[in-house]
Amino acid sequence: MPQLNGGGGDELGANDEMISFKDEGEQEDKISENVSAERDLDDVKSSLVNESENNSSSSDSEQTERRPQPRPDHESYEKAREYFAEALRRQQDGGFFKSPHYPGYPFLMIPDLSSPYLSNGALSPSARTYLHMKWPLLDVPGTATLKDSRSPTPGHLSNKVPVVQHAHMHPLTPLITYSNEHFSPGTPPSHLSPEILDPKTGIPRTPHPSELSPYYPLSPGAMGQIPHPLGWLVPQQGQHMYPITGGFRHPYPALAMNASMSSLVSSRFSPHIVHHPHGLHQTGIPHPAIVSPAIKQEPNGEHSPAAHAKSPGPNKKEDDRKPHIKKPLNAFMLYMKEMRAKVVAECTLKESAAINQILGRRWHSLSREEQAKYYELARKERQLHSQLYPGWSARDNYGKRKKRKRDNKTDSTAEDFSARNKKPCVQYLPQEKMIDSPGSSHGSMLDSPATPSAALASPAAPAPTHSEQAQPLSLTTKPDRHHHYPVLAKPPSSSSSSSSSSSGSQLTPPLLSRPLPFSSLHASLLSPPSPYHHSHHALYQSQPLSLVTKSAD
DNA sequence: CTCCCTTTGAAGTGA
DNA sequence: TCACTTCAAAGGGAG
Repeated sequence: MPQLNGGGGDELGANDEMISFKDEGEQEDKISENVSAERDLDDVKSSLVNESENNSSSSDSEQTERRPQPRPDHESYEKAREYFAEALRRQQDGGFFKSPHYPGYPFLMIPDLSSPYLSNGALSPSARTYLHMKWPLLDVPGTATLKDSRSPTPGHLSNKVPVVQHAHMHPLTPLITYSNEHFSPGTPPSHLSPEILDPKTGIPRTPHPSELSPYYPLSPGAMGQIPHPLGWLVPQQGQHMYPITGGFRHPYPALAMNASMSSLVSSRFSPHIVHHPHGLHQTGIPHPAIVSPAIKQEPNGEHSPAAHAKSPGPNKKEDDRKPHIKKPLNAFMLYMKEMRAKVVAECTLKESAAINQILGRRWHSLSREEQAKYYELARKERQLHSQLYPGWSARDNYGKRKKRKRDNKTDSTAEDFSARNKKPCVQYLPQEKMIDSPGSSHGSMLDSPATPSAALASPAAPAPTHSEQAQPLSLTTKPDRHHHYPVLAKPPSSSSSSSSSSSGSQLTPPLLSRPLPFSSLHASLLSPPSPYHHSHHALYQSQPLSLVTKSAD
């Protein structure tokens, strides 16, 4: 088990500075509309990376970053914000599993950050400030009462809030191994950035509480009563509250939380909200992955009658009783979840099919370690899922969606889709294709790391093959599964295969800004913003590819 | 109102 | 073992 009390007191203290400072700069945040969200995220990432690289030497820059002087100028604020992001990341990425799918689930603990509570049990100023910042409507008590084991800790109020390590571990906790080794401190997932893009404006902003909600929407059974993404964490009888971290923000402000925030605050301790036939794990903890077919909930909140009618007729009654446990998201789904809003914000396209194409290409353009993070997340998602639902099988969900005719899919869908898509962003898609690799084979070459930690242990860019440099993209061709690595149960101890194939970076040109001019499509849309991105731009620029037109070859 | 589209990956099915 | 299918998210579009 990871230690629960890693020395993080200084960080919390720094957080205090940061939080109060950020609080002050929150106003500025609203007027800094010129700051591209993409660049913003990149800046945060870069700063984190730089700090990571200088981790051992504890450079001056690190010192200054660790002790930002709150000055009322924008530059300082930006600096402080970066530090804040880092501090947040360190909390959330501290070696424990922070499931984006199950944020706040009892497994999640903060290892390396001191408790948001003071020694007297009261909420620390930083935690309170942060809670206020994130949840303006929330009345955050500063008393020790919250630390009562049967009362929700402040952590459950937000999945990004510093969380207390709880003495009472969930019984399932030991079942999952958490290790820092999987994640390099210097490679913070971009989704851990404290900011979020407004999908409409593209302006970075502080995520609304609803956007901090789990990937899995709240149990629909609880949805009507619990207007809180973490409502399922409400302690059960005889159970202790579990700390929350979660690191993923919800990319979409879809969940209707605004109006119900206050009711949440007032009702979060109410016993009634814990009695839900659906969404309750066997431990008694309602889980967002459990979605009742009766109220199959959409992230945007629309559900009920329509979704109900969606249920297949024959077993309708039975399905009503049996909650629908969704599949855990795979790595790419996690990536999409995180990046979709970003892409949507940068592009006028709204159609998910087109967005997904972009995301798919960006996914392939991600470096190995970038992808490895998502593979690792996905692996833990599955692990957690299996722990939560031991008897569940993907087979259970078979047939709950109408079967598709995939026969025609490979033949015409792409062209049909391109024919339909005449929206502005599509114009750039062909260009994008020129800089990207053929997705179908690339994925396999990237070797969805069976052992993502291996890839992380030895960060390296996937070696592009000749084929992917030369072959036109087939949007519908599945990757060569022979090259896929099965997800292993046990993570590798050290770098192995990934490092051997990591020489791909030698084949790739240095990361350059996009040479091709695009007027309206953000460059980041075409390439991942990651500093680790080993783009093959130069290799692809000559490829006359079209994203929306399936290659006839 | 329902399904399709589109992406990747995991997992199930059937030969 | 292999190929194929289904589902996970998302939301506009089509029927």
